[in-house]
Amino acid sequence: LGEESEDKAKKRSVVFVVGATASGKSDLALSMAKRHKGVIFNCDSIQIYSGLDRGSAKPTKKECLEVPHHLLNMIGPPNVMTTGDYRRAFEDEIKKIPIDQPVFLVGGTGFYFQAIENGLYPVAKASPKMRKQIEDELQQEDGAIKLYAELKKKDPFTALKISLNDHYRLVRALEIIRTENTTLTEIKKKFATEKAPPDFRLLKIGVVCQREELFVRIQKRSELMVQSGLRQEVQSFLDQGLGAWPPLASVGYAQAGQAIRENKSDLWLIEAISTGTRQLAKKQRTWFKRDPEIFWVEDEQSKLTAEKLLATFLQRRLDEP
RNA sequence: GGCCAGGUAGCUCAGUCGGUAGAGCAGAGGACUGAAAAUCCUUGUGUCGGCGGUUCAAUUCCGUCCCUGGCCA
Repeated sequence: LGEESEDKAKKRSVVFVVGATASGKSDLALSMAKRHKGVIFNCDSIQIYSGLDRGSAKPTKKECLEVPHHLLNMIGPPNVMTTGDYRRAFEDEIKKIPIDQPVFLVGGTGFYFQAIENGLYPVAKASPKMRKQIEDELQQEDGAIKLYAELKKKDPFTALKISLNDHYRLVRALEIIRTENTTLTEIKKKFATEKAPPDFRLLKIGVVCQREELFVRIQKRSELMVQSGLRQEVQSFLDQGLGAWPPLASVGYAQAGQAIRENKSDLWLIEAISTGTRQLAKKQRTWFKRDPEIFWVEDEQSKLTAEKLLATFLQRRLDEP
């Protein structure tokens, strides 16, 4: 038992600050990190990339000077960071932080938070070769139907869960079957019994912004993106032949690309980005809603409660033997 | 003023050879284990521009009026 509490004492404190895009979570995290001498780790799947600046609402230089920011601008085109890469990067990076210093993990990418909290299935890295082959098969006549039939035969449970039209998941499920010689269902089952709990103490705070208020903020942010030269940023990727770089399919970049291709006005572009961002915010809300451990900050009152929660959470760590 | 084309869901439009209508987008809800700001699933009643006529029945045919765009004066 003594050994156990010693282990406990060695655990670091991590605070998740989650929420929809433009809800104000960065501001909250910044003030919390400042007050408790913490650092901020990015948990946003686009801010991970260097080169994506005008459309990704990255923290400003000033903010980075106030509190150290990590996991920003990690790789650039034509590379792609997977969720697994992200988790590994997180683990490497957090080792460099003194164990007593709180880490605030801030962002809107639910899948990344999940990967950090629960880990990922123990699967070998994606095989680009096999994936390419399956994608080629998909393009053939009745490709999706045939691949879906294969999945249904080899992993009926997963087939039941995903749609014939969800090509992305269909390809991935088959990639695992063909390269790992097992199924997602088997991996999942095994993982459920073997997974290790995170080796840090965890507090989850969520930021909510009133719908109308959020829409106004999104509108303003969209205008700012276009005015600050989002088109030019995208154009330079196109000029370098990087039009197919996957992150360019994200909200803001996708619309800017379309605006360039179809010669749309700035007004059109701002509206399109606003709409896309509202849809993103909605999906993020849906993702985080299902996690009952999140303490939601929605007004001044709950903000104060969150501050108290945080103080207690961080204090308790220091009190431990 | 004359001629032509339109007026159908919040938007763009399809359709009904007369039996009160449906797609895409937007909106709403949901799923999510290595591209996740991605990908996918569910969800469609609206005086079918107004008024009158013909008809068992009109959003559909006829008349008339209003509105929008184009051409001609």
